Amino acid sequence: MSKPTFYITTPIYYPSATLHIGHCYTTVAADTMTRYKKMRGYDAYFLTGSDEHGQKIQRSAEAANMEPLKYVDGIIATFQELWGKFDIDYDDFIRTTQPRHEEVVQAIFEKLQAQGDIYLGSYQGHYCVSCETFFTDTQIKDSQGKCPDCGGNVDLIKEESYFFKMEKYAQRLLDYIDKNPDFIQPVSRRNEMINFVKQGLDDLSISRTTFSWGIPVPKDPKHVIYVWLDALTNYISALGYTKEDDEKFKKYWPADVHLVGKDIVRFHTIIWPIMLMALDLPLPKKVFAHGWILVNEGKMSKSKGNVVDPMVLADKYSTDALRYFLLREFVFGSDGNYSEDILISRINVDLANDFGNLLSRTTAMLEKFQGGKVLQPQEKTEFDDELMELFKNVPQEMADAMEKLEFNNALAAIWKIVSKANKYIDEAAPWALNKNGDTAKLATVLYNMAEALRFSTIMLSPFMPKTPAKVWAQLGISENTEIQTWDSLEYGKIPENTTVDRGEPIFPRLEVIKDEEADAQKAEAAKLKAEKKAKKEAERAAKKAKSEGPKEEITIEDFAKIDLRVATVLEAEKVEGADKLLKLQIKIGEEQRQLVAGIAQHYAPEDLVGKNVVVVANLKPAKLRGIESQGMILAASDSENLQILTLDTVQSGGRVK
RNA sequence: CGCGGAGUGGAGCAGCUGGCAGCUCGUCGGGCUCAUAACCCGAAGGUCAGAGGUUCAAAUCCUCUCUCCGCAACCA
Repeated sequence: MSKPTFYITTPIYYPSATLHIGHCYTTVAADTMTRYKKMRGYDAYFLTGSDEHGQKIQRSAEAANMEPLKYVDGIIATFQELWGKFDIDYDDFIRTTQPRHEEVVQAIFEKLQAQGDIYLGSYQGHYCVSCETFFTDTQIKDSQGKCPDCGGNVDLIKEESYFFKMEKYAQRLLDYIDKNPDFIQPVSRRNEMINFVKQGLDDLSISRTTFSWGIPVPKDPKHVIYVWLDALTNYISALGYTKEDDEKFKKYWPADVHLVGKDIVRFHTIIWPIMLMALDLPLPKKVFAHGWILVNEGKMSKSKGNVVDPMVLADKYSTDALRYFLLREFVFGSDGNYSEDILISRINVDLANDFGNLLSRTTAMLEKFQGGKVLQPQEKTEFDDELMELFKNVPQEMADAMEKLEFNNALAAIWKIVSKANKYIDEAAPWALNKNGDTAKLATVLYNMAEALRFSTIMLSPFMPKTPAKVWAQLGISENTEIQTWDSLEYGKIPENTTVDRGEPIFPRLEVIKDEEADAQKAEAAKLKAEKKAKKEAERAAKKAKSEGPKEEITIEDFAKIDLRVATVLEAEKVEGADKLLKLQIKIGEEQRQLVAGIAQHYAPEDLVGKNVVVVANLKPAKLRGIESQGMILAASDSENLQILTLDTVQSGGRVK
């Protein structure tokens, strides 16, 4: 009686910018999967939504002189308008500003705090407002003090913060990943995540005092709960977790699939599962990381000005065609290249030439040769068997691909029938049968063509919500809903007395972008590629010059800034899990310090103890592999050897200049 | 040697439990006339990144090298 359930989610999107084609990709995939599951008899539930808190929204709202919520309301309306255009039929749209969500987040915070998984500490880091992300010193250094993601400015922030104890659950998570090979897909992401967890997890900062647009920490409202605990929780708050009415939660959790972009896999496969473990809840069955849609081989970004706006595309092309394109062109787990001529060519070749034209040919011949009537099959032709074989096998093939979220393969399977039908027409040549008066065979051939359309249209319906109705109308079976279902995928269902109604082409051919325009686009792409390569080479050359070549001239004052001292090595030991690092305890005069040196491949720890070495004493401390290093030991190296500078007579604390 | 992915006709990709190198697009030639200048057939085009090895047989397995990409990061 009760149907099997299927719960699928997209990430909740951040309303600081308009959505681009990548968001559309994820959401169309989730919608298609949901429609497919519903067609297969599942009680499928599809959640999407918006992540509305955070400093960036607060600032944007201030800039617009609006209440944050009012500001966000306007943007969310555009989200929902977009999903409407693309026929995204979500079952729920959660907004993190809704009380139903905020209450759950606070309840979870209190629970985790009560069981000792949350403590108060302080946090320091470089923070990029637009990416809502903290970066380490190393990351910032590599990108010359700018945000490594967006290139914008970062702020150095130190603040009191609540922390969530992640490491406590790390081993349990590793065990879970190990026992559930399908949990993280594709596999390459899985391996990345295993490595990441094995390197040890820092406690997670989960609150902020630097802005106020967020869910207040219970009993300490100067803190707001930071993105992780807030946003990720949407997947269960939408179902009513912790509420009196938690029927949906009981029914649908754990989720069958969280669809995520590859950029947020870590949050969904490490932080989120650990949160769930702490809450003693089952983990999602699968987190699937799809690839990015690249434009000119690069990530879409505002600064590059190459963002593809789905709203614009939706006004220009049919959304069914766009949905088809997104799921047919790209391999779901890998990155893919987008350009408008790839889109047009895909639509023309598959939808206009193959599928749409098949419908035109079929209805045209039925009208010309049989007065519009679909007659029951009579005499078989020698070409029928191969087509029958496909009717029998393709639905299963498509179903298998869908289970693996291989949308492109599912569509390729459907196209086996479409292509075969076009070929079948050529082989069986109905116009010749008509000319020769072979009406028995003609009836069969035309019937089979109609069946090919019926089969492919049923299987396509999750991908293209608007198209089936058009096909049914032209085939004259709009009223026969019982032969439009997955269960009707058996040969011979089209009833007698069906009358087709030839209409306009359902997918008209599109004008190919003009040659000059296409050439310009290609030239642009080639230029970008060349620039990227040149830049990379320049970077490499600069790096090399920096390490080998002579350096810029400096003044004696510059040099005087460096406090070089003699230090005695008291203790030395290898850093666990690192090939090159030694952890040293040294004494500069009377002051004892710890430092980390990348010399393990050249010196055994015991060789160093007791030696007098030279260190940079006023170097800003840094963490290497999580270990604090308060200074740097001097060493000389060439391509093969590395030798530290040692002294015999000058004692610890002595100045070097 | 950090972990992982990838290198296959002009482009984009599949094949990788070893058995004649395949698909889509493009190019060239032909067919058909039902159809949306569409559809069908055929051809050209590849030393499967390079070197070595295992094998009767290697794109596929093993070793090494080069290049690109993702993640990570230990030059303090």
